[in-house]
Amino acid sequence: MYSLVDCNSFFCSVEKVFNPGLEGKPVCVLSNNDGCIVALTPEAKACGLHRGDPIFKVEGIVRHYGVKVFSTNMQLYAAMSQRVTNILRKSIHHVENYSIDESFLDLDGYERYYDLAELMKGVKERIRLCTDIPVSVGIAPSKTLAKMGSWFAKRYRGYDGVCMIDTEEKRRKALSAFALSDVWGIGRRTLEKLNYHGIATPLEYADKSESWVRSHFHKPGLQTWLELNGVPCIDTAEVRRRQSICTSRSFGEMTGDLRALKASVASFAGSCANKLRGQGSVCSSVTVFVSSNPFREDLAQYANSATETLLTATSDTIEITQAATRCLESIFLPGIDYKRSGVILSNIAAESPLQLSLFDTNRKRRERKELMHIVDNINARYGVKTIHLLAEGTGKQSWHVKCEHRSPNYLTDIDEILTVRI
DNA sequence: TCTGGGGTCCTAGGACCC
DNA sequence: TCTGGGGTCCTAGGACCC
Repeated sequence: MYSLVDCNSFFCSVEKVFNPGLEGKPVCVLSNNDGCIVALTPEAKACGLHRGDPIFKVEGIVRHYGVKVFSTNMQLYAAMSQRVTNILRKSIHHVENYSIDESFLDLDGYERYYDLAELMKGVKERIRLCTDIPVSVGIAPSKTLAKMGSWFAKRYRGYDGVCMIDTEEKRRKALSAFALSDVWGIGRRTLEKLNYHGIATPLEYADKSESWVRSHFHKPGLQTWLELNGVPCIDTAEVRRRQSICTSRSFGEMTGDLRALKASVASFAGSCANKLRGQGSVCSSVTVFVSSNPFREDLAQYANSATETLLTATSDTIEITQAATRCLESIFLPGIDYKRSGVILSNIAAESPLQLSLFDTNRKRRERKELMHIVDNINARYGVKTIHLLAEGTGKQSWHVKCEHRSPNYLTDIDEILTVRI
């Protein structure tokens, strides 16, 4: 059996941990640049807000109901996610972090010694006690069904936060009551196709014959069909190296200034290189993309990208930033109001063994690596970007994202730690 | 005035090989 | 004038996820 542990309205729940007065109030968290709503509590949903709403379009609702609005604070959410994961790892041997707020557990073997539902209720309580984050838990023979279980656990109080689908009768009942569009692996296009074939519930899909599914769908559709029938076939992924690493942002203000764009690209390249070194990899392709604001129909539109292949794969911030800058220069067009830029690293491989190019020496590589190591150590000790390239610019810049409602970094910055007055 | 960011997997089809 | 059969590798784009 598998279990899915899903944190309820995770970003909002984290904000509530440090603001207990928000309990029972409508709360939402915005995307980068304070653009759209990305997370909201049931109370906020009840006010008529939806995930994805641009905040400026729903300002009336926000004001009328006194909805508490937060800018996104990924540092804080990641630190809290780590705490939840630590508790899971202490409780269950095999834990797979699927996303910042969801983890799959492999419960194989535990059924011999535990009542699985009781076991997971204990885990849920421990998370609540240690982090104050509420979670919903699903237990089922496949991951797709486990996710479905956590959905039921979240919606119906009777489950006490844990829903186990462990009999044929429960499976059929769950499949008939669940929305097809909410099934893991069924997106907009697949939903249209299923509806076209007269399939309206997950149960109707699961009851189709394997040959019918094979003739109408490819591998992903077949996998979902098997999973719905309780046959696990989405394997538990080991922690893998990322195959691509991307950092991109919309700007707080549009800009047509090449220097400002260069600073943004240098900053994103630095952040990508950091992530790359963090997983012990090197990359040999650097892509830069820029675009104007597609929502502004009154302005000239432009979007382009360029890729440079490096002679020697690297994770060196200087080399990656230089390549990114050359890419930007090759696609920059004057007279455009740019709204967004980004850097993507790809062709990622392990850092050793490293294939040198004809013009490289081991010594040069070693020195560069040591330099990066020192920079990383200083930044780990004194804070992110204590040392960075001057190319990133200094001080507040026009392209920086907007975040007017960010809560403090309670868990990762000593200057912002929670103050309690007694 | 204001509209997010970061990933993975799969497949078809082109280019190329003998 | 007639012009096969069997492969691999790469890439763009679609679909999906959070």
